[in-house]
Amino acid sequence: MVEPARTAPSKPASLSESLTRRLEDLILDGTLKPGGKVPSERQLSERLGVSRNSLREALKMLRGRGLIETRHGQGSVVTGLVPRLHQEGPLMLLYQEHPRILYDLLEVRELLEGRAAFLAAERAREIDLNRIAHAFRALEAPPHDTDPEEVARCDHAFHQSIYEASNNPVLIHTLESLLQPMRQSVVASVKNLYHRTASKKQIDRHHRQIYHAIVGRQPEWAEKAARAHIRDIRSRLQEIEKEEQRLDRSTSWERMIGS
Amino acid sequence: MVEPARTAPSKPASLSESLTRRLEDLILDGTLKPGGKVPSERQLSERLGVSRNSLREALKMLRGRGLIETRHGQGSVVTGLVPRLHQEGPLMLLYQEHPRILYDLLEVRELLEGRAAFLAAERAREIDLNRIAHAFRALEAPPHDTDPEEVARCDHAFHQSIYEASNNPVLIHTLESLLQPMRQSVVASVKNLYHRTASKKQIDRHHRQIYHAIVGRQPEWAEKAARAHIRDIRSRLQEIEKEEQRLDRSTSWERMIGS
DNA sequence: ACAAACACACTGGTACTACCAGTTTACTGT
DNA sequence: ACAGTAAACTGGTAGTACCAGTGTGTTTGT
Repeated sequence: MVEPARTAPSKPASLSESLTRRLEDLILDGTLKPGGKVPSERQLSERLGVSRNSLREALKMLRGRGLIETRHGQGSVVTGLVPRLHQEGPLMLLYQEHPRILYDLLEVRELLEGRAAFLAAERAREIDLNRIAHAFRALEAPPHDTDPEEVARCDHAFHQSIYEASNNPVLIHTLESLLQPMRQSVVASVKNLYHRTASKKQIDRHHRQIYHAIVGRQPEWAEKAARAHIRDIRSRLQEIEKEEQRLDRSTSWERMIGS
Repeated sequence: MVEPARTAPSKPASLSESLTRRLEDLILDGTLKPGGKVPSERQLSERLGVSRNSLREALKMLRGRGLIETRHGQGSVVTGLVPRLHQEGPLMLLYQEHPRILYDLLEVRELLEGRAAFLAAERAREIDLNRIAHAFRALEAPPHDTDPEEVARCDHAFHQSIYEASNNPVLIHTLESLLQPMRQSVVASVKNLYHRTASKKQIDRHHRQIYHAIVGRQPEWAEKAARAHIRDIRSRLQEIEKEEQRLDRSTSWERMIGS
């Protein structure tokens, strides 16, 4: 049987949960300013009329979402709105602490996007090809004067137009559910890669290869090019990470996302 | 000056935090399966040797990240990395009316299971191999006297043990979210295939090939065999469907699922 | 007078107990 | 056989006591 609606609007919810929401609201409306200190647990719990236990659980929840940071003996501080971007999915939050799963993701992505390119080259309809062509032109058009953010968006749109042309709903839905939650980070990584002219040239080359293979109805080439593309990105990210680990101890992701 | 690292690699951290990581790992490596129930708090806290309090805080953190869902009086369940595809529906409902997307699914499955077999042959640990061997024996053991339902279950368990051995969380969760919602129907289809001795022999042959390739550490063979297996199933189903369409107008799926 | 050492008052972190509140299960009485 | 209830789960809150870092005073040694 179908279970009752999973997302009731305005749950009565548990106390710790409603506490979480109250604190979130306080952060959002500026009562608790980013960078500012959160009142101590004992203080808050008394003022809100709840046990320190429940209050702590609410704080843990906020901490899990990256809204506050806590240091033993000092207190908690509001981290600000930037982490709010990561709110989009479990994958996103998780891979900040387990960077390895980014490579696992790229491994799967190589498979799926490769196949998507193959299928696109094989069965794309005219309207699909038009969309791809449009996205491709947007990607190639302005070699300068565009902000990296926009370029990254176009990059994503290009890939999207391709796997949507595969006409395989399962494939589309799977890729969508994999990529969409991490869109922000993908944007960040692409932005990072585009900074390096060598990387950019190679990426553009791959994009061209994929595009022409698809419009030229060359499934095998398209798949090969798409897989090479993802593999290339994967190894470049790996390279960058190693590099940064050599320079300082912070991982590349912090600064990519941090800004 | 950049503020101190937000995600220091391997902090000694607090207990509840390390608990969070441990649980995350359990989810990532598939010990805690998406959709599966998390042991009760009292149980877990005792087994891990920590207070229920700390454990609860760890769970709250996971809950804040959307990795688990908790219901009063029932317990917690793992939600998975990938949003459960179509749990309430689109796919499941859709494909009853449009059987074609079953083939789309098998297309994606061929990719993913092929790669999973490859990775399993490459990086399976002993415990993984043991699980695979166990599932394989259960699948081969009794050539008769078992009901088709049970055989189908073993079949699924075998495939599951393989992709769980891939040690790629993204791959595992993707396949899980693809297959689990349709498990009923897959069971039905396999049950159907097993009725035909010719099909059964070929399927068993494929299973053996996959198994030996994995335990023999032959990634390429494993992938080839796994893909051939899915492809074979796909074509056989297609065959059956055509057959039944010739016999009467009702598609095979209605009766398979209908029961 | 200066600086190191200490004591104390914070902060969050863990533990344990007791109890409340939903769910499920199993037993009971009709 | 069935309905109804009691008990045994489940998670949720509360409260206390104590441990462990952190900062800030005061005291103490030179």
